[in-house]
Amino acid sequence: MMPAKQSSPDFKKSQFPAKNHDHGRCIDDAVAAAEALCARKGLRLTKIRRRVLEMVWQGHNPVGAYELLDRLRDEHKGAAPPTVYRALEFLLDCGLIHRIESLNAYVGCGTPDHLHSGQFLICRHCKRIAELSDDTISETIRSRADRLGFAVQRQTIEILGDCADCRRSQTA
Amino acid sequence: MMPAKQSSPDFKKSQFPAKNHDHGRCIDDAVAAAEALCARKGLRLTKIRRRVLEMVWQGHNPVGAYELLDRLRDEHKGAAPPTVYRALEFLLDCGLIHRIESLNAYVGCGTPDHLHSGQFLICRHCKRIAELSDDTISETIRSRADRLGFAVQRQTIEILGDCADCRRSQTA
DNA sequence: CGAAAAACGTTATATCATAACAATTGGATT
DNA sequence: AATCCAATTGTTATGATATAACGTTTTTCG
Repeated sequence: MMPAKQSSPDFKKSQFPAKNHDHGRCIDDAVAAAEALCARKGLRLTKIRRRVLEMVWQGHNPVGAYELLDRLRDEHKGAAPPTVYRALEFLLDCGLIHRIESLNAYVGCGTPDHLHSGQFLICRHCKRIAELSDDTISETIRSRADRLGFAVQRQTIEILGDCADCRRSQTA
Repeated sequence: MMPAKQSSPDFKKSQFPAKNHDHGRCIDDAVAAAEALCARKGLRLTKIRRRVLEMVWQGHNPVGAYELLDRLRDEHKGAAPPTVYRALEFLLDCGLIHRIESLNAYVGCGTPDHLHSGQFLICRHCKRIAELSDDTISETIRSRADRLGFAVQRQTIEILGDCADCRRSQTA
């Protein structure tokens, strides 16, 4: 067996990315998934939108709109706040990215195939984000709300803390 | 028995306030709890801080910092953004209010006796907020995070949807 | 093609929040 | 009471995030 760089699907589903995973592949996969999704739904992944998506995927950290704008300006003269906010809105509506409310920032969605409000673990130290998809959590919330007659429309779940890697480095 | 205006403790714990509850009492209770807490901890609930707390408790809706500022200015000439943000920071640190990240707004805490990150149901229509305190939810999240070696520091849980009252009015 | 819709450009402004430093106040200690 | 220190508040400026409004260009599709 190859020891190989990690790009197994499960890290996207439930864990922080391994330190040395093949990140170029993350970006490529995300763009490919976006293209497929847009093709399927008849949506237009324009040059700007694709570029913003790629920039969001530059890392597994959440990125602010104005940081994206700065990067976009390097290659796209006329970029202004609406340029990036429109792209973000499109990507959010498609489910290709998520907005992290507690950080006013955006992060790529690894599983854009079905619309969902994400559940996020956010490391205070390295700032990386892991997206969970735990039905137990969302169902518990839904049933608890149900009992109060409350119809859930969207769940915002953002958990701040210390990831395993950072905890190890700290004690060391 | 008196039919009496509702101010039983359980509505604060887990439900939206009844339409005709004695809201003056909510404010009074919140201020009394704040005074007790500050006295116990040797913190100073100054005039400004108390006033901001009262203003947050004017309703069960989240309130923005600049709306508080506007109201504060009516009676406090020199009020400026730092005035209100400092008061909010103090109240947040004490656990007397919560910040709703998805709305950039603030809401009173009905159970400030122990520090906690709240769980909120937010009605899209009437904008009222109910605070849950469901240990099942927070423990499920904590154990799921644990399994990934992630140490939870703070949970942000904000559920958007339609409350029972508004659902009834809509169908009618 | 030509009309309508979608996307984008451009300028201005709204909204939320903090930095930095000076002035004042509250409360403990002498 | 006078003094001192720390906490609070005043004041001005600015940073950070986001949207409104309207005109122009591009794309789509009959």
